[in-house]
Amino acid sequence: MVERTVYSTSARRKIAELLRTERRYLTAAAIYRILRTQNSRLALSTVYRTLDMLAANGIVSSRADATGELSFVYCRDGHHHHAICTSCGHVDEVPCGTVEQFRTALLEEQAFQLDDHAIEFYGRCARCR
Amino acid sequence: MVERTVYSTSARRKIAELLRTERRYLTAAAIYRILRTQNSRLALSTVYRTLDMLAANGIVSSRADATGELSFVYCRDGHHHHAICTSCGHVDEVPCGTVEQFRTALLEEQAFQLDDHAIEFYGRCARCR
DNA sequence: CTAGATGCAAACTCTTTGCATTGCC
DNA sequence: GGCAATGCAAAGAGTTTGCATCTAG
Repeated sequence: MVERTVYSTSARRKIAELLRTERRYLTAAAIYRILRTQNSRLALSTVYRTLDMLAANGIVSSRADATGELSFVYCRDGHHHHAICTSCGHVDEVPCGTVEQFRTALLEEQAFQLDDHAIEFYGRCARCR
Repeated sequence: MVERTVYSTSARRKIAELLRTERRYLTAAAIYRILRTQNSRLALSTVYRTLDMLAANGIVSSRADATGELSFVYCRDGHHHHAICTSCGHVDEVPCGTVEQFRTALLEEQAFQLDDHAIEFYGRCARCR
């Protein structure tokens, strides 16, 4: 089971718990700053190593912001997208149904009012098909 | 006019021309590596400063990859999304019509076969509305 | 000639790594 | 006790900045 290895130490449990509670994107530095108040000997490298491990186990997902700094958010397994609140940063998971249903589903199922979106498509262009 | 100030020097023209020709995401280091063969005194800082300036003028758009490294792509003005070829890296601009039409439009209008996509929604969550 | 752009080198920020020590089962 | 995780410090990678010099208009 994932639980055995992943949450084996106190530092790992604290970091995972923080992300599970916050439900918004946090940088390694932010996590370090918050948890350091409880454990003044926590090392930033432990935060990074734990985040890498959590990401490898599909427990958090990471993204780079416009400046390239990485952030991490708690995240269930499986393919889905993120609805990020521009006001509080809260991240809702959006199940990936058909593209057509996105906007409606967001509003009706999650009461999330879509203002803007960033989309990247991956596939084969005309020349490469 | 933008042209006067933006393309005033040889370095700026070379960098803009490269991006306009390539139509795929290039890092500052990649641009530097390519253009250095023509001008061995080009500085990496000039590449960065030019890219910042082109981005500020809406001539290129930038994104950070999974590791946080920044890349830049030539990009017309106006709201649109990117279709990135997983084979050659070519970037098609996708006009932002209704969400519902994306997949069909991609295939029919640009012969781009959609395999995967990354979407981020921005707006107000239920608590913040 | 003058303002702005460039080259170069140093500084910064974020992230990763090496290694001795500590903590968990 | 033994293996894995941690703390600390140092090294890397990518990006930015300061400043003297050069360039375009």
